[in-house]
Amino acid sequence: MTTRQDLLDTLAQVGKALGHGHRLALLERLAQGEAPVETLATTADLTVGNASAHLQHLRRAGLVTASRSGKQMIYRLTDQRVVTLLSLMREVAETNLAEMERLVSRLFADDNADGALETVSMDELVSGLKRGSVALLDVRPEDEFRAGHLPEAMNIPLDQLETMLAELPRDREIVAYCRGPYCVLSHEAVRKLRALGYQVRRFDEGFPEWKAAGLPVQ
Amino acid sequence: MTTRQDLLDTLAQVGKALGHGHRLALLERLAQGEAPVETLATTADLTVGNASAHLQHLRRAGLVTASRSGKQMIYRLTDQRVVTLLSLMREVAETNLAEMERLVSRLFADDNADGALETVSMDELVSGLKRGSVALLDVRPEDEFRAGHLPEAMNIPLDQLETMLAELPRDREIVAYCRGPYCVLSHEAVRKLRALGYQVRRFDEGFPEWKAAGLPVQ
DNA sequence: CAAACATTCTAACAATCGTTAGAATAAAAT
DNA sequence: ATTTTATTCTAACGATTGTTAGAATGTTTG
Repeated sequence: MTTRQDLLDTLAQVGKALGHGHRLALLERLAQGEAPVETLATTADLTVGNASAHLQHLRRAGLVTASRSGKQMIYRLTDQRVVTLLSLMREVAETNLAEMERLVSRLFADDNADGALETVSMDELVSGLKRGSVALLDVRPEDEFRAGHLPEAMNIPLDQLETMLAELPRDREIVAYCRGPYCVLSHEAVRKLRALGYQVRRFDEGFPEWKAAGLPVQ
Repeated sequence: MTTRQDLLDTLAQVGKALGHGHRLALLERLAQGEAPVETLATTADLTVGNASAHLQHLRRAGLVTASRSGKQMIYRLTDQRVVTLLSLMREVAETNLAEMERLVSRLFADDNADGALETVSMDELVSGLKRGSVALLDVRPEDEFRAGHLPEAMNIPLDQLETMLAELPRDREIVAYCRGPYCVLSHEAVRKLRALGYQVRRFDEGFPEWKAAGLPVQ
């Protein structure tokens, strides 16, 4: 007779899995594409052992799966819907938690100075690309770019930006994007490029949201 | 410099709030409509003190709000999106957790015997209502019905079903619904009515999902 | 088959969370 | 004013979770 509560308890495992900052960091990286444990540990700034433990947790909750490739274990999201789940959590948190707003504005504090915070929405980006009026700049690390990116985007990881300026167009607007709304890479890129006189704005979401929306990826 | 992780930690509060069966039970009840603490405690089968503690937790995570009415505190969801969040968690859990399937089929074990498990989807229900070919039966308790229900539904709480059979049509198919996919009330109702020869099926979701889909409610 | 490498497992400990019973608060009814 | 009713707060305790360091496992490479 207690089956209903068992069901809710099992469902709660999914919530529990989403209930720790380190696991959200791991999921954010996995939303860019599959990766081995060590990569995940480094991007989430965890020891390998700890990352592994959190990944087991995510696995038990059905959010990720793993398969062996040589001596590495490659983890990936089980489901595109996990990305949607994260976006939805973000939306709910942003509209209902004051703390959230405070932190977001602090994270992007630098931008407020020079208007770099002006962003491009997904709809706007889609139509800009259709018209051919924008050049897409992916500033994520190369391995994430290789695992999937927006169509016709060029990849210049943030730390190589200065040395690869020649690649960038001067005659079209540039739109920079990265891992998602809380990723600072594209912010940094926009700030630097603006200072150099480029016409550039930031996509207000990231690669995972683009893909989860069913838009084409390469 | 640790602001990004602070942000993820704050976001994780939402996950954490969704990470306990008792809180999911409270949210499921709140998805039917606002309610005072005692009602919430009884439907979730908790002591009032415990329910109150969980509600504080949900409040801090921005999922519910409360306002005083006389000596009662009335709780409600902050956001329709919380219902969507729950549905999405359910979908992800159902497709990726074997345990989930096992529990769902056990919860509805009785149905497998007599084919009562045949359900009506939301689309099917919408078109059935448009054609006027189905009668809607809401088997939730009266207070939940009063707080909102599907258009033109009649309310017969499950425990009064036998005494109110006269209300039910014999010439049209009946569709019974209740709180959601894991609510057993409509299952029970279908089983009883089938035994009495009524033509009746179960809506495979519930009132909250109908409302969250933006369909009209009364 | 031994060594190197990537990951998981184990045990331990601290930190957090859930529950309970009872005290405290706040509004309404007498 | 006092009592009643509804809820929250407090303190305590046990249960669960997160982290670490190091041992164990499994795979590839020499």
